[in-house]
Amino acid sequence: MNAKEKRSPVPIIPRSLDVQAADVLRDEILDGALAPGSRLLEIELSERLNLSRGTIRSALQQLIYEGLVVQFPYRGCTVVGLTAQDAWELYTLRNTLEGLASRLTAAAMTPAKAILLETALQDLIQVAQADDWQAIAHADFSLHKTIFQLSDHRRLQQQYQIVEQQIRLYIASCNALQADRHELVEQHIQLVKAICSGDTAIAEEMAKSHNTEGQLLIQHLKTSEKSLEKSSEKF
Amino acid sequence: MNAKEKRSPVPIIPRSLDVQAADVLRDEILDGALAPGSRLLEIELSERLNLSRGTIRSALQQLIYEGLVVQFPYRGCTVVGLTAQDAWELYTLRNTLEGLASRLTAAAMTPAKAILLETALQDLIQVAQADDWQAIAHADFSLHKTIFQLSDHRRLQQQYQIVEQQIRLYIASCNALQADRHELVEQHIQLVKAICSGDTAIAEEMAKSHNTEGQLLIQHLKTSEKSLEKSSEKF
DNA sequence: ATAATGTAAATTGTTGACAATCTACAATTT
DNA sequence: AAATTGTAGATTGTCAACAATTTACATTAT
Repeated sequence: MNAKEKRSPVPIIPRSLDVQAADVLRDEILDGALAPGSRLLEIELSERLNLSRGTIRSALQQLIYEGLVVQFPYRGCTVVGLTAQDAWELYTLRNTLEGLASRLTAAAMTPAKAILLETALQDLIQVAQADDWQAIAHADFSLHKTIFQLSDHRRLQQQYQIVEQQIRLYIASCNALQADRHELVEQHIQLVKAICSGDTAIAEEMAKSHNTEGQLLIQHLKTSEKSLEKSSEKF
Repeated sequence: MNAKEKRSPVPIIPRSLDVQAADVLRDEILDGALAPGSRLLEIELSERLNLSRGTIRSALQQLIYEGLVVQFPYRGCTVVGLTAQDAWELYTLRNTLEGLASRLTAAAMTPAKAILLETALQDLIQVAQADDWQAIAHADFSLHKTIFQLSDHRRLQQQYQIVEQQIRLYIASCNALQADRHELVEQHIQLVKAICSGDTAIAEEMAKSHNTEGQLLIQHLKTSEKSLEKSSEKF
């Protein structure tokens, strides 16, 4: 070992078991392997992952804070079932956060950042030529994530991460993927252009009014017809 | 017992011990009883609160997610020490979130909501006549919280709650309370007026550009002079 | 003396066992 | 028969002991 390198260049994963368990469960929830409403038995999970119940418990707590799991005292945990109201909350929140991220990124623009954005945009354009919605969604999320990363705002990134996960879960559970690919691509082109040009006001406005209108209209219809159901008594 | 009442009117506190422990520690952190940088020994806390280490551990995890405590693997937890960069993140995030909350509240205005806002505003005006900054800050936070509650957006409220706590911690640790009481009151009057009149665009803009300029200038000065220090190597 | 090495104490990470609570179903009462 | 009560099983909440890792300090080598 050379003493000159104070820390190993690759910081090695100090991920404790509970974090790893949370990662596994998170993936399973977002993959749909654990469907919304599924009961999450601590004993069952601990046997399946070969971990103690305490460790599983800690993992579940993380997912509760991420909004992917809901807990009822002495009754256990289930995968969250997102309603149309939840979808409305998620999209309004995301657009607002993305408005800030777009403004900040536009305000501190550099050529290097512009390249990253352009690359992500080209990926989306490329993928959007085919009809693979899974791939389109991936490229879409990837571009959005890039914008947030470039904003250099730790809390904003964290917050978006949580919102994005829930949106992905909602999309997966409702098959609610918007229709017009051309419109989608066009909006993203305009957004990236505004950000790269450093125009903070337009960039923010573009992000805030981003897409989602199509989705939102659908959601609102569902909301009005489902407004009578009680969700808290369900369990 | 009468069978007609399906649930007890007062839902009784189902607060488990770890949640209660988190509440106690949160209060102590925000009170300043546990100063930023303080080491949080699990054994010490478990003896002081008469709880097991596992329960304390769960409480600490909550506070980590709230951003009040930071954890280093196998090295323990400390109360977070917020930097000027953190303050910048908190204020930009808060203003953005409050912009959304103001817009939503303005968009769904009712006389009953207007009364709540006016009441909170009058409290602030009343308190601002004296020089008690503790009381002013309390009324200030109270008014902001009212706006978020009226927005009827669960995730937005949750998010604000976390941001507010960290701002309170920052203010307490830096004694960074702005100066001009008159300006403060005037801004809040205008904001409430815009919200109550249902003017969504102005309400949002008022909230986004809210105050904090004075604070931000101070913070930026600190940022530039402290930009050389490394904070992650500290521990 | 300085730097490297090795051990002991302290602290965190993990586990398995015990207590409290809920759910389902049978027994009892009106 | 319907509603209430009581008991058994399952599940979650809490605790105390064990294992892994870090830190501090003494020892040794250069």
